[in-house]
Amino acid sequence: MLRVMASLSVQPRACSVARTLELVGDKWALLAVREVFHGNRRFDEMVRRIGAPRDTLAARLRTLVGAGILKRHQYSEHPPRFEYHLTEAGRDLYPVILTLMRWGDTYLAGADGPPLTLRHQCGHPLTAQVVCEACGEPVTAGSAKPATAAR
Amino acid sequence: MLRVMASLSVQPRACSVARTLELVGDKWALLAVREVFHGNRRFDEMVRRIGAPRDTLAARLRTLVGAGILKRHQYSEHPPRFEYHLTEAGRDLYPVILTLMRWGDTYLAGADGPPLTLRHQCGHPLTAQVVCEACGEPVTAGSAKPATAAR
DNA sequence: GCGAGTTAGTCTGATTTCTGGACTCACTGT
DNA sequence: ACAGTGAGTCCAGAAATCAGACTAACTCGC
Repeated sequence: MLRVMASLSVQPRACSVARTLELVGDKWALLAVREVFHGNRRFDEMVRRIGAPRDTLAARLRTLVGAGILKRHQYSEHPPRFEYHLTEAGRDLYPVILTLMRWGDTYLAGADGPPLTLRHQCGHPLTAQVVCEACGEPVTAGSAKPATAAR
Repeated sequence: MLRVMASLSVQPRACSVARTLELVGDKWALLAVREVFHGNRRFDEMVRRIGAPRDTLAARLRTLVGAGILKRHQYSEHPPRFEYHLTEAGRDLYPVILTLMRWGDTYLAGADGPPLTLRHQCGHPLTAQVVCEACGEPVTAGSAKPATAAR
């Protein structure tokens, strides 16, 4: 009788990457966060700088606020007006933005170099590097492995 | 007559983050890359581990191959069969995956902790940290500013 | 006090994309 | 001979995206 199913097995991986992408795995979502890092906190300004459809951006901002990445703050009573600010969780997305930026700088920059350079407070132009917090060494594709494997 | 337009101005920012997201700013694309990092290079296995619709995954893999992030390699002649391997550009997405993973580990892990721990070759569990390549200091939201500002 | 501008959205209807499931085709293994 | 694997494609309905027009509540300059 029950010869149905049997294959399939292996449900999708529980994975922090997947969970995170569920929230910000979308061009407009991450660009909205980028804009707030750039100090543009208002809807219209974001629409202009990002180039997203107003509709879509409004939806994304709702998601981001719901996820606790941004908070919506009223700065004017009477014509009610709002700004979006980063929460701590939002600020912690900075590394994600920086690694994406570095990849684009490396592989997608045109002849005249990256469109934007950041300067770190140490005085040097910022090149974002991912290191192991414990030993300080850069992490490359082959230098990390699943711990304890399956279970 | 031409009272149309006038506002609008400010075209969307040229930005490495935006360009990169144009390629991988999609849940399934990045999860496909994650799977290849996990060593799963074949279509069916990816479908199972990612949980993506076969159609969508097929489309994403085409994009990724076209973008030079993956390459498609035939491992069987007769029933023609293919595997996806990372190019150098693909391997350089590892930092992006790691920062997304760290964010999810921090903000989305359930009671029993992150679903997957990596061990760095130094022996410690890996916690990915983004530092300034020049000075080695961690980069936080406020510690970097646009260089030379506008123009 | 009037028209123009600003701000934060919402509404609209026409695409476009996504989705799960069935299907194909060429094998292999039992 | 029959089930299974692997890499997709095909389908039709559901959902999301898009550009642009619209709204509503002001403020500003003249």
